[in-house]
Amino acid sequence: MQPSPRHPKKPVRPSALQAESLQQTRREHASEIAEDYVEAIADLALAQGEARVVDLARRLGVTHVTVNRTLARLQRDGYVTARPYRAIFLTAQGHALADTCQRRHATVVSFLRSLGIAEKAAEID
Amino acid sequence: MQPSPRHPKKPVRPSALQAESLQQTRREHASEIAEDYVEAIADLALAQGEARVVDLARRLGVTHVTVNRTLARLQRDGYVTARPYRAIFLTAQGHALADTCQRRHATVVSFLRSLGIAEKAAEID
DNA sequence: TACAATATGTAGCATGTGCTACATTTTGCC
DNA sequence: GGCAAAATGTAGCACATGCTACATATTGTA
Repeated sequence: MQPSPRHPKKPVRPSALQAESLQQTRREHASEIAEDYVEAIADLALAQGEARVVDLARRLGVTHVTVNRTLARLQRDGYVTARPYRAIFLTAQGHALADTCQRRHATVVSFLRSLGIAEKAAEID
Repeated sequence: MQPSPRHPKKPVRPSALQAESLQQTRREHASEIAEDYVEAIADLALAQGEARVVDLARRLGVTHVTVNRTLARLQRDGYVTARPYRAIFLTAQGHALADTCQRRHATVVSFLRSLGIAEKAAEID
């Protein structure tokens, strides 16, 4: 026997529930960055009529290369339309995702603000 | 000129603040999985004296292969000690991280519960 | 002891995200 | 028109996370 004896008869089953929620968390994280992009594109389109790669890079804090590749994925998945050297636009699907994000965002922000948390912190959260 | 004229004179600078918080969010995500592992190891050690690969895999909802490789990283980064075919233990650094996580966990959970949110939902959050 | 079940390890692949360096296109201005 | 700067694109690397398939070690029990 090694330093700590094992207890094979005690099934470690209660972890199953936790595993599920962790898996879900991971799934959500996977689409989180995509949501950031879509939301940023929507904001930029509203603010200046169109979204460009540099704007997104600045706003998201990554290089234009990363923006480029992620945009390729978003385009592949049907969230945006993009042509080389041209602005980026959301598809209907992209707009839908952006709306969902903004609504959730607004909900969280107003919830936190209602608790008296400083607006700046709320925005960040 | 293309469909939407550009506004090069309007600097899109206000995005800088947002970029920072997004970058921070990404940094936190990077260590989040490591924290999940450390926390799970601490829990398992408490519950059954030691943490094994299968336990972690079940609990985290991944295969034992993924556990294995992540453990290698945690070991590389000084959070755990592990020998082939033996149990996994936290280093002092690992314990410190686990404590931090659990404290934060507890804080969030009690905060949410104080707002009347169902305990189950709180636990998941 | 020997064997079967379980646990652990390794090889190799896919995807997502980030980067630097360099090439190409577009744009603003003379 | 032409040129320099800015924007965009591409190539190639690193790393983290996940997987399946297969190899090896350990353990409980006959």
